[in-house]
Amino acid sequence: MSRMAPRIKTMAEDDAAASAEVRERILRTASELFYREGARAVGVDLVVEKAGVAKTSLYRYFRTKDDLIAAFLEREDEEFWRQWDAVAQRHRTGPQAELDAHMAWIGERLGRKNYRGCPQLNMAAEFPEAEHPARVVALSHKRELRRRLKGIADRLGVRHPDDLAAQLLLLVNGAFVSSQAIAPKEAVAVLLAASHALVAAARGS
Amino acid sequence: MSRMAPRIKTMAEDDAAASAEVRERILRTASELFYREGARAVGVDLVVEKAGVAKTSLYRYFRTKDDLIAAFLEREDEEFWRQWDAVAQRHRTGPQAELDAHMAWIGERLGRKNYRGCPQLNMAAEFPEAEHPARVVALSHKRELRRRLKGIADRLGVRHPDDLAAQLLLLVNGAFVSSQAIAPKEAVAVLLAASHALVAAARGS
DNA sequence: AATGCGATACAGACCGGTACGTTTGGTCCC
DNA sequence: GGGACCAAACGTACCGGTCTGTATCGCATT
Repeated sequence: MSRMAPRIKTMAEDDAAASAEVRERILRTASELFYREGARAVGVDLVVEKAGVAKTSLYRYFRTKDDLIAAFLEREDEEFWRQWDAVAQRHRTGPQAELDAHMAWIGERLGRKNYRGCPQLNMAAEFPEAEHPARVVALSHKRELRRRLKGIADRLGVRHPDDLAAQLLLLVNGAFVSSQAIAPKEAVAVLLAASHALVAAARGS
Repeated sequence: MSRMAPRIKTMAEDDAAASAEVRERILRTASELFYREGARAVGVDLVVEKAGVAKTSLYRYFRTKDDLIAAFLEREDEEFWRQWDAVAQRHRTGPQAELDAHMAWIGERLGRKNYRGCPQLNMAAEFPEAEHPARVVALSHKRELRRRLKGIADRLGVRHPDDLAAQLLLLVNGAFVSSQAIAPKEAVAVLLAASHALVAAARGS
């Protein structure tokens, strides 16, 4: 791997890199399995086997399986906002254009092959206990989503931005869990039409 | 139970009643546990114990645990439409009034103590495999929901009733999964405002 | 140059507990 | 006798997690 250029003083670097590589392999493998089959359906033995890693390694980097699940959601959270920010960056002509872009991007995801819903909502459904690490991450993720929607609503200058944000939150979460009941091609149009309707009403009232 | 009036010829009746009673106790106990803690988190041994029933009885009435889960969802489905119909019955002044009543009723549920989301969506999240009995029931439940929303949209006389139905479906499903991110008191108002906005836009376009 | 240390990784046995489902044996009532 | 029921043991599989033991590293001491 990074063994090709054995410079002097690479010890810490190499160790860190190799170490991170193993942790990374575990997290990636687990993430894919947890998302595809559900966290409860996937045992640590399977993760270890598919990752080509020793069980001891898994438990070196993650205290428990629950922690591994939480780490999965945390990464999903980061990735989600990374994409969100990228979309926002590409549509700076105003809050309405940005909102449309977010809706289109989210709607487009639903149609993807192997799409299985929002990981945060799925894990929250799998782990009802309020204190579960995964549920904590999921809840904070959704709070952040609402916060960002409120930001857009603010910039739209509607009368009750928080109400609009709540409505948009329902819409987006609804899209996440309804991918099976909505034709893939429909999704974007439905989301755009609905969000336009909500914004228009928030403006009008 | 029904032992109080031992008429002649009650044998078959009584047996059927007692039999149904045991089955009923199993299903009720399982339903409550599955809903509260998740189906995967609850073992058949626990169901049996809490129901005060022999394991053999459980497996007499339900071929497998998956079948029991499906039966739970089927009953939830029936109960949901029973309430839906009752609400519809009470608001016959027109499609708009009926839709409002449905939204208010659904929104009101979210705030209830121990509310843990829509059972159909929860089980669908727990069992990703498309052929799983629970998932089959859940999908057909959501199709029926969309069909009924379409019926209301038809009667509202909007231009594209199917589009409006899809939008309302997202809204309702979104409400189901967002109960944690929405204050209990907010829910009804948000649902009503959003559905009004969607209907208004569907009328206008 | 040789030795030993500590960290990292591997494989795999092992632990107690629990999963779903079956089987056996006994009680009660028609 | 037969059917429904209960209680409990059983079987096989897997669960999350720990532990043992071996191997490979670069680095520091000798």
